[in-house]
Amino acid sequence: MFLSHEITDLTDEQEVLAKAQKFAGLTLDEVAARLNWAVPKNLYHARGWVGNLLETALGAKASTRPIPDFPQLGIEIKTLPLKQNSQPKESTFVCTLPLGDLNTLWEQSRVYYKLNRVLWIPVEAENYIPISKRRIGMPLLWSPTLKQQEILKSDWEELIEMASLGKLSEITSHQGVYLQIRPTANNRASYKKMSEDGNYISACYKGFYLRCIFTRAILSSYYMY
DNA sequence: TAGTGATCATTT
DNA sequence: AAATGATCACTA
Repeated sequence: MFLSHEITDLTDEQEVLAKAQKFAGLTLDEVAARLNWAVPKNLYHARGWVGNLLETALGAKASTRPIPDFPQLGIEIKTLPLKQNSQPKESTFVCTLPLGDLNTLWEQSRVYYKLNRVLWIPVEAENYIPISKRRIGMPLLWSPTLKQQEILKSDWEELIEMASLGKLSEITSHQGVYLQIRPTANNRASYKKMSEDGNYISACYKGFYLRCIFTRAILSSYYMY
């Protein structure tokens, strides 16, 4: 398969992948034990716990900055919750919609930057499986194919155009083939935003998400090999 | 039951 | 306040 990214630091990248591969087959409590982490009974008050656990276990720096988990390598780590049939259970959060200037090129966008290189780590996520006993799957180091990039780009351009025209409130999650814009955390808070007519309007925080059909395709394309 | 809209915790 | 890590829960 042709990957559109440039290979710059394959050695270190392969080291991260190799490290992640060693977690495949382990349960979450086995990884948590190595870090001396307690396993929560449920994820209601611990959303993001699985992602933080695996990032930490892989040696990524915990950060809330809008940059990849491994800044030097440009690798983003994403856990992928799986249903019993091994298909993605949830859409995947990518990044927030910038609050300021939206007049950027696709190649300069947060979405492009985030998805350029992703280490996907599938994890069992059916509710009947206790958190501690959920198993980690084989990781996949991925970059979008040219075809995938084309669709992501057109989704992004359509959504960004609406947002930049002051039509943020008209954007719905139904738009976008692979990429959608949805409300995100901090939704009780609002901020002031300049609308098309030059007046300030109140708006809620939004974020870009990848639809399950897309992450499902990523998984299946790798299982072919 | 898939998908949308709502929500939780933490860090800087 | 706004970014990270996402999952919850209702409804069509």
